[in-house]
Amino acid sequence: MTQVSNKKVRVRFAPSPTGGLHMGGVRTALFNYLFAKKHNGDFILRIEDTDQTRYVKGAEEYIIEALKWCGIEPNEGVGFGNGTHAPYRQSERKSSGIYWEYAQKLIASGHAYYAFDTEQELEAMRKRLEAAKVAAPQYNHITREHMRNSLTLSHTEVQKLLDDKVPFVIRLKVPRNEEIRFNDIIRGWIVVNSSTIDDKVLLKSDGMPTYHLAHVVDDIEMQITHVVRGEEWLPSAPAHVLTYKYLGLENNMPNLAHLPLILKPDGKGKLSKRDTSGLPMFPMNWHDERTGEHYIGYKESGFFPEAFINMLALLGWNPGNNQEVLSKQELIDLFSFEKVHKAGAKFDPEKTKWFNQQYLRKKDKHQLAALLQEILIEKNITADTEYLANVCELMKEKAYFVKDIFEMGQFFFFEPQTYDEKIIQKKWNHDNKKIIETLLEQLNLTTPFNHETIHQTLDNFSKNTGKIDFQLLRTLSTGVSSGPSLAHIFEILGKEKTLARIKKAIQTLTINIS
RNA sequence: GGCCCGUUCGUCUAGGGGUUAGGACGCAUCCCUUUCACGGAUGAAACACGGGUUCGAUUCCCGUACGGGCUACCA
Repeated sequence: MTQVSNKKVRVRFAPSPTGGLHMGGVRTALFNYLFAKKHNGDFILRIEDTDQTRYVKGAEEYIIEALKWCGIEPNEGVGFGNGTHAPYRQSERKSSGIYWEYAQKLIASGHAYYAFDTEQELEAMRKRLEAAKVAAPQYNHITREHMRNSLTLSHTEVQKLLDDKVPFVIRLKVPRNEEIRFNDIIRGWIVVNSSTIDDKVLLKSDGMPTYHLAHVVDDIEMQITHVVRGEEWLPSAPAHVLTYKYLGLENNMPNLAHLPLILKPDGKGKLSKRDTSGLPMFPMNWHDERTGEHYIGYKESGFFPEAFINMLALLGWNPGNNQEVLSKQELIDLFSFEKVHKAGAKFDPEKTKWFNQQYLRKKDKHQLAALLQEILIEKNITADTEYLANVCELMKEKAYFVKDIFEMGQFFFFEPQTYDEKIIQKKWNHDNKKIIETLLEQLNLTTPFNHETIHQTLDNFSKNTGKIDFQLLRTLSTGVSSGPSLAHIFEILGKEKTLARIKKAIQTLTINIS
């Protein structure tokens, strides 16, 4: 059962600004958001920028903009709201000395220690252990006995090293052979023997905390009630539990929920930037200034944020009924961790497109016309709003994206310059030409010129005068051999344009008759 | 390798000691549409394997296999 006590629910999404926020991160943020909203809680954005070497310019802004586009806005944190727990960037929180304080508390109680080992010494230790066929070389309850740290050095030696400003880290002193257990909301009880956990670095030699210390401190300070994060954190969770315990904060420890990962559609492993089978990895275009790489986003690919979010929500979660198209409010109302799957979910590009199609169909013709107008403006094409609305109405059933309406309905915006060659070659002959020319006269007499009367004319003509080759007629008037109902196309085009196009086609093509 | 997590149609999933194992995407066939990428109908398609427990296991337990994650002074 999900633990929701009398305390106000406060959750956080805590990405590190090491790159653009990808869809896996968005889903983590989404689940946090849904849970918070469901329980009238707070959703906080905290930036975990403790690794200065991996900081990527623009990443933080990107995260904020991406969350906004997705409609999963935090009500507190970097770029959002005016929460009372500022600052929300760990690099800024460091100056208050808070991480140092907590680390000192752990040292004072004997649960952490200074380690002065250099990179070379650590490397040598690992080599030694590997040579001795130790399966997993770790800085742990055994190896720390042979390293340079405040457990092996005398008080005076340690003090001297400290005074001499010799670089050091602070490590968690993980005990030998103790059972660590915690109840994950999604996975249930997890039991790990402490001997398998290494002495995690809590404070780095540059004075910055590692994730392990920083998130524990901040989650306590920010009164976080539920930590909802990816499964990749499960292995280090026991160390975090230990940290809370040694800090005497066992009873304030947030509930833990580890989400299943999003996997590659084919092949194996975590979803990566290059294996989304043609669909984007990022919510919006992302340009990595450091690597120069440019990634296209869902937004720019023509996805609706609602569809993107809907798809993401159903990757590893289900609403408990067979409903698949769910509004944000429905997602909120139905959300619960009990319905989150334990196994990883493979990303399905086809279904992702299907979701967009569902949302496209829900939009009325005027909403679609406005979106189509944006595309046309980019291409310097002007069109009447009502005309566009009619085009959208007719084309929407066939489209996955608004841009499909434009691409599949080119003939609504341009006069055909070429005609589907296969059709012409096969069907353009004197007999058909004569039929079409006669039909033209009938169409000219059709008044009013709407799809019903046009259909009537075509039908009567076919029955009484001559068999119309509709594919040919379509090709002559639109240039292409497929599309929506001809009568509807003619109605939207209008009598004048329709007739002019067919006449022009006849002129252009006559010489080609063999 | 070690530790942890997992395993229902190709994919996302429902279900759960006795079911014709349900839905969705995709796929196939048919109908409709005088075209079609819409719609409708139908179909093919799954409980990883081996042991228990049980009158009965896909469901519970244990193994095995397979998959995934982690194994940094990264998060």
